[in-house]
Amino acid sequence: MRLTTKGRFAVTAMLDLALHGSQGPVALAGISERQKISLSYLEQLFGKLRRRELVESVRGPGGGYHLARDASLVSVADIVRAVEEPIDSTQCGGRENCHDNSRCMTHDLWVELNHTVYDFLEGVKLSQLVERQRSKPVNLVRGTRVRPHSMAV
Amino acid sequence: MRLTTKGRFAVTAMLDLALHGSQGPVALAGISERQKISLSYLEQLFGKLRRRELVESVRGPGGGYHLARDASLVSVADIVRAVEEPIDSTQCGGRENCHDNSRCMTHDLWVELNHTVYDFLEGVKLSQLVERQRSKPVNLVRGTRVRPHSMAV
DNA sequence: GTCATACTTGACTGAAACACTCGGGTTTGC
DNA sequence: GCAAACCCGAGTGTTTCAGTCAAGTATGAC
Repeated sequence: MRLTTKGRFAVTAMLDLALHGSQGPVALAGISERQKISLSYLEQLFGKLRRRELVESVRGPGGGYHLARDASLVSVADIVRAVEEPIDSTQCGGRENCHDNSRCMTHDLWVELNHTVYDFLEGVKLSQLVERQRSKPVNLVRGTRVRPHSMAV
Repeated sequence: MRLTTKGRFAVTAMLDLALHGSQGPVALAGISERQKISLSYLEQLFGKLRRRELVESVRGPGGGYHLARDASLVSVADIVRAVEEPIDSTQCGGRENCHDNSRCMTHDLWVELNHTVYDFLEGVKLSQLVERQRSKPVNLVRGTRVRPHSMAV
């Protein structure tokens, strides 16, 4: 399973949605501002999330998105899978490497790794992230390791 | 930890090395032929493996590579780390998303995922792969699920 | 009914990474 | 001194990423 900023943004956005969804639909503009994610990019992501039925949309003024089901029923794996391209992580079969015995050997290894990652992400529910987030005392500064170049832009 | 074909090729090549290393150094040309990996590409990979001291080289005719230590002391994580670029998988700090509380929240999640993957790969030793490989009855055909398009090329 | 809000869609793009290749080296056994 | 092998760095086509842009459509408020 591939993991890029797309997946990370999606999880962050979904978490924002879960945190602010108590009073009706949440507009993307708000998420964009709070999480500093480009609005256009969010639109792209939420298009996929909607098609995967993780969120539902309300159009028109006052509209926005809300979770399609309870946060306890949405795993991080669900979110990542919704927005990332489904990649055959083994790639056995797509190339002319992987032969005879050797083929199956490393193949099995990558399949197992895939399961490991998948199980981990499947086990983390959106509701848990919400809990963790809410229980945090405002903003204990642990982001001290931010590098110079990242501050510049 | 990123995982591309580079990492997969490296593991396959190291396994080939472990399997054929009993009678002196193994030439890349042999690995290239057996595993169908381009020789030039192998040279690139083995340059990194050598710099990370996972293999040692013997130059001149009859030369090649051999493992720098026992296969039981080399994990898949070692190999992957040697050839893949070390990526900050959280990417918190490299972007202007991830703020205040939200920042730490997803940040922790990705750090945990990283550990999960790392622990798994660290737990698999090259010697185990060799064992698995040797215990296989020649080539029990389990590659039946190869898709049409992959046969073409 | 018009207007602003907000979702919806698809095409487009610059930059980076990937997966190699190429052309030259150097070392060393024979 | 030849050829087998390692060594190394630059170059390159393709794909993906990350994000933008421009055009929609639906709908609540007035």
